[in-house]
Amino acid sequence: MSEGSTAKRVRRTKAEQRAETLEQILDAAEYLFSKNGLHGVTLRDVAQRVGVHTTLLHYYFDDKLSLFEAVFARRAKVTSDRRMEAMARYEAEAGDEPTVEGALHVFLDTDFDLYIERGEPWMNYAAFCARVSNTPEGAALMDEHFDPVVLKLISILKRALPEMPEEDIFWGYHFVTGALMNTFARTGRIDRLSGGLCKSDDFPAVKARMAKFMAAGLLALRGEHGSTG
Amino acid sequence: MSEGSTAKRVRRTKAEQRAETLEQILDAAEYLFSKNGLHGVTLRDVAQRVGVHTTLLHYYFDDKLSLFEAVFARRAKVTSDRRMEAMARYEAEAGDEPTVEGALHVFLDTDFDLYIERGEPWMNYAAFCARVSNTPEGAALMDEHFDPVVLKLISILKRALPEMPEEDIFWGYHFVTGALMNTFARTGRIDRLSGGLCKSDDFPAVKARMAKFMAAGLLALRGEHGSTG
DNA sequence: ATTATCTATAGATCTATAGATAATGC
DNA sequence: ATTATCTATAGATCTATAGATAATGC
Repeated sequence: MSEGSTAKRVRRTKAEQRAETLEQILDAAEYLFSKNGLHGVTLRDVAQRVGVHTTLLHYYFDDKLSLFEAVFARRAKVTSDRRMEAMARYEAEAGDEPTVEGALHVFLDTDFDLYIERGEPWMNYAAFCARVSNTPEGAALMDEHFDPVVLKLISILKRALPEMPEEDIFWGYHFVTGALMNTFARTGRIDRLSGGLCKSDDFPAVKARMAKFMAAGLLALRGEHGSTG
Repeated sequence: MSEGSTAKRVRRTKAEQRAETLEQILDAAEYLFSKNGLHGVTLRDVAQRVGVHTTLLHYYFDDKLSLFEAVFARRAKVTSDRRMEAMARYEAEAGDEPTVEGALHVFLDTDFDLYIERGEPWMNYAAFCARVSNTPEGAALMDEHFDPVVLKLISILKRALPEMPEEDIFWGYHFVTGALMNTFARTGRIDRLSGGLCKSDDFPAVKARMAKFMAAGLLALRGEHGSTG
């Protein structure tokens, strides 16, 4: 009884202990922030979820916002780098003739695979990003971490659509990212609307449809569409 | 000086006063909630913006969540009814042959026109909805107020796409609403990404592109797309 | 000797309620 | 006489800091 929780306490080095605690804190914060946003989560909530005292969060992070930013930053580089590399490979393969659908498949599917393969923690990160993207405190973070990968996609799309006005390509991306964030958010609304036919958690189903859908949408913007904008 | 603010105080009836104060409170709350979400706004913030004492909010509303729900409900019926009627008219006109693009034009453009015509307060409501749609406390509100109008759209789309599996239509709607909410949110991200070429506030530009884009996307889902989902 | 974690607590807010005051209503 | 608004305040949190204790490091 008095040794109930010693199973794991096989004596860790300080570096290990630090890394482990940090990861637990970030996981808990990621989960809670993804559900309730920056202001909907207290440091106490996070600490309780980890099973640690609130003040420990101040030992590892300056303040609440720093924790929030650290959650964002932890996985941002992984997803960004993966997509950057995948798009570079695609560009090499496609040579002078990249296609809209090809570019979107690489951009979207590479990311979906990440979440599908690695499961809940990464799905939570996706949900976290969806919330952040909607938020004043998140705007700068999105710009900072994801501008390069987005602009890379845009540059391939431009080559695939040389005659299309740039605005149209940007608006197309605006639709793509909106749909993507709505997927990441996993609100459950599509489950209820469809009577269970579709499930918010079913990223494979979205992956199977999204690139084709968005490519067709972008291509449809060719030709006139009023003079507005 | 001592009568500085009497210009408007032309003696109002209590009902008028009540209505006016209520509207000011809802406007202020709508604006603030749209920016910072339920938890990112205090009753004090709202009261200060109106220029009234915090406790007055408790006189008009049970608690903070009631105020939040009242903000949602105030304009929900207007946008829902407008779209319902527009879709009914479209169905009457189109008879046996509604089109995907026609249905989406009615659903989307009718709403965009509302925000474009009536300006900032309604644009704030749209931003408020975008935030709510992403939020646990908002899920039930979205269902309650917007299920009928969405299911109406879905039913027209089904008639326009009789051979398409229902899931595909629901996933198509999922993309549409994601893009729509991203527009409503007006985060400014597309402005920065595009170097000012596109503007988050430019609903006419989105209106000019969105229905065509989404219709093409939906139509592209016809035919095989793997067996996933 | 250093680092990780906890105890104690200050100071600021926040929501909400009770009850007083100042308007309009008849 | 009723309704709208404000004053005063309770009680609960919340963030953050200072300083104590309990581990690991050499």
